Amino acid sequence: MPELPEVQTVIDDLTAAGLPGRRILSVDVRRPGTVRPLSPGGFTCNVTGLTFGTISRHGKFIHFSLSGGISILAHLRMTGQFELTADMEPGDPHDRVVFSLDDGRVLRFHDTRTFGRLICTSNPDEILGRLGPDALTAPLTGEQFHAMLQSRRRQIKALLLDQSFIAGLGNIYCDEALFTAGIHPLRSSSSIDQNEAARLLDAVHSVLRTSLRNRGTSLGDGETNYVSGGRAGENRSALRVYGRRGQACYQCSAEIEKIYVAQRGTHFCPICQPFYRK
DNA sequence: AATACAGCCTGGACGC
DNA sequence: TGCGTCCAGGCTGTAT
Repeated sequence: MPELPEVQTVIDDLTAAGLPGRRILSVDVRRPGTVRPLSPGGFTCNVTGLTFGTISRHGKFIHFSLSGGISILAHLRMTGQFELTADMEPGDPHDRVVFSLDDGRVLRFHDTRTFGRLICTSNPDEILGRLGPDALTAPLTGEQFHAMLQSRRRQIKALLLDQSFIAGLGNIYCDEALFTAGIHPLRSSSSIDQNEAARLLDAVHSVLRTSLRNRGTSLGDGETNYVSGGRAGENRSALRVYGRRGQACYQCSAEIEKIYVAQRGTHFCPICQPFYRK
């Protein structure tokens, strides 16, 4: 499931592969919903002939800057993948949008579950502006983060998943960060003290940095598995609670539990993450 | 205003 | 073997 480290890995791979500087010769939109709110014809018309510039990120959005002041904001959601290949291989039924480039290569947006989106816009801030500070790159102090948590009354896990609060965390890294910080996922955000807030912010950073070094987390789900640059991520072995229900906690040997918070499977250690502060 | 939650979608795991 | 059922989850729209 692409979260911040997976999205950054995709950007790094596309940049290293030389996408910036390539001109779009033609576009084949195979699933109209992927380019909403534009029509396939509108999307194609807007980007054909333009050249890719820098590729950046805010939260889980990939921001492709194109020539002419046009942007494509891409969101991978659950199963979106970009592949840059030498030429068009036999049609894959899950390729949703295919860009033909001026060096003979093809950029394909592949998305099994079709939740992903490619949004063409001349005003990317209209969308990116709704996001909270980036979970990895925002210059946020522990004190500021504590104030942010104090201003809300919500289960901490649900709040960390809210992209308008902080952008880039998904289900896996929320669970991992809360474990690292020793905070129970059902705690109210307003109950978290300054030391805990600082610990949580550090945990968010360290969990994301570790995963980024490992090219993200792939879970081995076959067709829906996360892949970038033809490679799966290698962070799975670094996960300490996610997907480990019933297994022994690496810190205290208690059984990892799984509950549901904000309709998301949530993994935690009942001993290392007590509901009441010690 | 802030919070809660159904629905979107499909491959894979599971039980019979 | 093959069918049916359930699960995974990021985000939007709607309800409270």
